[in-house]
Formats: sequence, C-alpha cells, structure tokens
Amino acid sequence: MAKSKDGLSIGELSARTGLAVSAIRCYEAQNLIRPWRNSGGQRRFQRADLRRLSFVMIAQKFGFSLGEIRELLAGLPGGRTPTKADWTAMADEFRERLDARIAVLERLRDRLDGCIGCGCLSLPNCKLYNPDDVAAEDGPGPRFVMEDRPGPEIAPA
Amino acid sequence: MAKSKDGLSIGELSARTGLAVSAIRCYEAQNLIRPWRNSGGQRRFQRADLRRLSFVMIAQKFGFSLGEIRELLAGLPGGRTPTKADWTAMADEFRERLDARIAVLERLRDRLDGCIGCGCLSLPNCKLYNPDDVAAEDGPGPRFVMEDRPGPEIAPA
DNA sequence: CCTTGACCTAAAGTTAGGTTTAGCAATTAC
DNA sequence: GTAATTGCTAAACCTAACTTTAGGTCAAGG
Repeated sequence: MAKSKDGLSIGELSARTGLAVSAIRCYEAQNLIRPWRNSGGQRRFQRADLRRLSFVMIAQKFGFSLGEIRELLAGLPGGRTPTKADWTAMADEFRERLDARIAVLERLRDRLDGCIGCGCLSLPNCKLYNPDDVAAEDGPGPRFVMEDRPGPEIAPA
Repeated sequence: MAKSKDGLSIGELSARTGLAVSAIRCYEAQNLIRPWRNSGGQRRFQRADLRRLSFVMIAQKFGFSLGEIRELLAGLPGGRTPTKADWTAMADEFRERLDARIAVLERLRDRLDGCIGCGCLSLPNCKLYNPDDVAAEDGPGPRFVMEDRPGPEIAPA
C-alpha cells in the first residue's frame, strides 16, 4: 500500500475518511480535490486532503450542496497547503451561510404559527403567502402561492 | 373550463397554486392528493386540495421530502373535508418536526465553533467528530469521520 | 364540422450525488 | 515471479422530484 511519504492512495483516504472510493473519485470529478498522479497513473493525495474531505462531509451534513462546498473550498489557497488561518477564514464564511440558513428556517417557523389552521392560509395577507427570504433556496423548488378561501368546510366543526 | 361546482380541473388548480400541471399529476401518483375523475376521465379536485397543495409547497420549503409530507398529510381525515381543527392538529406535528430540524442545525453550528481551523478537527475528541444527533438525517449521507492530525503543514504560516 | 386548447397516459429525460459493473493496468505480498 | 490487491476509466444504474415528449382524447366555439 502506498505510504504517506509520496502521498496517500485513494484507498488510504477512503479508509481514513470513511468515504467510498467511488465518492472520492466523484468529488475529484467535481473539483473538490485535486490529486496528482504517480508514475503508474494512480491518484496520490496530500495529507491536507483528509481535512478537505472532512470539511466536505461536515458541510453536507449541514445541507450544503457540493457546488456550494466547492465555492467555500475555493477560499483556501491553491498553491500551498492551507494554514490554520486559511481554514478559519473559510470557516467564517461557512458559519455566515449556516447562520443565514438557520435564520430562514426560524423566520418561516415563526410565520407558520397559526397560519396553517386558520383562514389566513389562503389570504394574500397570510405571512406565509409571500416568503421573500426563501426565494434564494436551492433547487427549482416550489413556487409558493397560496389560494382558496377557507369557505364553509373549514368552519368550526 | 370546468367550473367550481363540480370540482376544480387540474388546470385551475395549477393556475391557483402556481404548481405545474405535471407536478400535480406527479403528486397524485405519490398519493399526496386523491382527485376523482369526471365522466370524461379528467381529474376533478376539491377546493380543499388547494390548501393541501399549499401545505405541500410550504413543507418543501422547509426541506421536507414528499414522503414525509405524505406522512404528515395522512394525519388529515380521509373521508371528509378537513376542518380547522384537523389542520391545526397536523400543523402541531409539523412544527415539532421542524423544531427538531432547526435544533439539529443549531447544535451542529455550535459545535462547529473553533473546530475547523484548530487541531481538534482531526482528533477523536473534536465535538464534530461524532455528531450522533445528525445520524437520523435524510439520505445515505456521508459517514462523517475525521482524520489526519494537523501536522506541520498547519502550523503558523 | 372541424379546429383549438385543455387533458390523458406512459415512458424517457434531467439534476444531484453517488454506486455498480466491466474490463484492464499497476502494486504489493508471498 | 506470480497471485492477490488495489486502482484506472467509462458507462450504466439509483433515488428524488419533477419536466418533456409522444401520441391520443374531450369539450367548446365558429
């Protein structure tokens, strides 16, 4: 097995991060890591890539897409091994985005109160009607329009 | 165009919710709504389905999968049009799940502090190392193992 | 009558984030 | 030196949540 001095093999990286070999190759294809190749054409990784992949895993847990993670990782220097300062600078950006995400959820949750069961669910003045701050969420998500006046069917049982 | 008295057509529902017709059919296939058919075989929806679809859209914004949403909607009565009480009961369950989600994110965020740049990122005692409470998150997500001692490359620049 | 527009079904395509498979090359272990 | 690992690529497959396409039907207007 390729030992550390000339870089880590993909198998070692896999064993030490818990990621599948196929996942690591997939991440390379998406430019999250940039291994070099040895004389035989096999991938060789820096020890710093362990940390990089750890970060990928954490950020995914937080619900970030690989695209966003790539953006964040782009904050790390390319030419040299990232220092502690490099990592904390990047983490600051990460935390900001994370806080923003949590804030959106909380704001929506607060708007939710009383809005589901009551008539306002359907009226233009319902606080859930026009959740501007979610518009930036990921994916081609739903368009979020509320309609239908409650009518008699929702009158007190 | 089919008017309200004998139910709403899929086109009307689409226009009033903002959902694509194809999406509504897709939701029917996944049992989120159960329209009946008119004599010509066309779908006809209850006015209450507008509310149902609104809920689907909201819950998706909160990051719930259609499967979870189906579960939640199952809390509404099948035989009759849901009353306000039915909706609020369901919303209570929804809020609980939502609060749980937010709590997980917050807990992780708090653990994150200081963990990215420092050496602890790699040590077994790092608080991010074993985030038990995220294990239940959706999908076959990452396995979340941290490795690599920082070593000299992370020493002060 | 005949055209137009809304609707129908079934199946294939799409994106994200991977995994699996097939067939072959490089390394490592004995 | 040879067998067993491990790695390589390319392409197919997988789930979620839809959209698109293809080919056909239904209902209303002129």
